[in-house]
Amino acid sequence: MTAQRRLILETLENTSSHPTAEQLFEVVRKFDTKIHLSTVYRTLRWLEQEGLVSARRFDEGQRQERFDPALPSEHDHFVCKSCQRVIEFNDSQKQAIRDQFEIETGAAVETISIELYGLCADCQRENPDLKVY
Amino acid sequence: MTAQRRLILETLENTSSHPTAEQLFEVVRKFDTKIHLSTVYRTLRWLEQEGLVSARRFDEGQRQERFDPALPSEHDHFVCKSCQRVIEFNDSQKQAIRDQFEIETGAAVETISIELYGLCADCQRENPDLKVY
DNA sequence: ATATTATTGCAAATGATTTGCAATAAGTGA
DNA sequence: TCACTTATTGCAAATCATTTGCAATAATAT
Repeated sequence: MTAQRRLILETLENTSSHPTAEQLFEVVRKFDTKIHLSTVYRTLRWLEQEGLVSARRFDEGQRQERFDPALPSEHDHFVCKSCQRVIEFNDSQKQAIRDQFEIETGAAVETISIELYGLCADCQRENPDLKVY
Repeated sequence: MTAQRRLILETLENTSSHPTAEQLFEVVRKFDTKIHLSTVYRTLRWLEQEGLVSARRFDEGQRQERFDPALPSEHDHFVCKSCQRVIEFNDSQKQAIRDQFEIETGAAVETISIELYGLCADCQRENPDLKVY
């Protein structure tokens, strides 16, 4: 465990925004000016393998992956189309959705992901006539 | 509307697998040996803008986008982790999920996407001890 | 402390997708 | 139908996100 890895993990843990590798890099380089983007990527992949970080791509027109300290259990995401903020939540009907699909199709479902897209309360307030679609 | 565009759209409509641009290209080039991958991409983006095609990226470790003729209404996807097949379905609780989230957070939800990952019935049958996770 | 191993910084490679541009094909009006 | 204007194509090169090879450096074990 090196200084760089510690810095990256700690920074990610103190960030609630599901940053991209590049956004995370911009933050950590303030504390370690020599650090390289590839170290950020490498560390994120390593943390991902260790199960400490999860990576996902949302349907928001950005193509970069976004990283987040892995929560112990599966959870769902809301992505604000204006500020790109991510709100995590936990929908209670996931088990029912899975069961129903398995019964109807015979598939074995292993993971289930629910993503909502829209405008968060703050963005609606700041800009009342903003419409994203 | 050119021959290439017609060919690409028709091929996509006759494909149920949510192909990547490259997979689609491999099919259409059998009918038009001169066609170029960039034409496929350009046509897909144009069809997307026209609302005839939708593009999405699933969390399956592939980074290519997958394209599909846009259905009239929002629907959900199951992705088989073994054969990559996509099964579309329509979950009836989406409205409830949306309502509950909006009430809890004040956000305005515009779209909702449910993705399931696992093994389809065929892949389970063909390879009974396959485990993806 | 020294040897062994792992990790870094950097540059260059890769893979997916996009773009500029000259050549070609479509659509348009006389 | 023919010349003309505009849109689309094929190709090559550019771009963007991410990964990789490698020599230099730092961590760990002996």
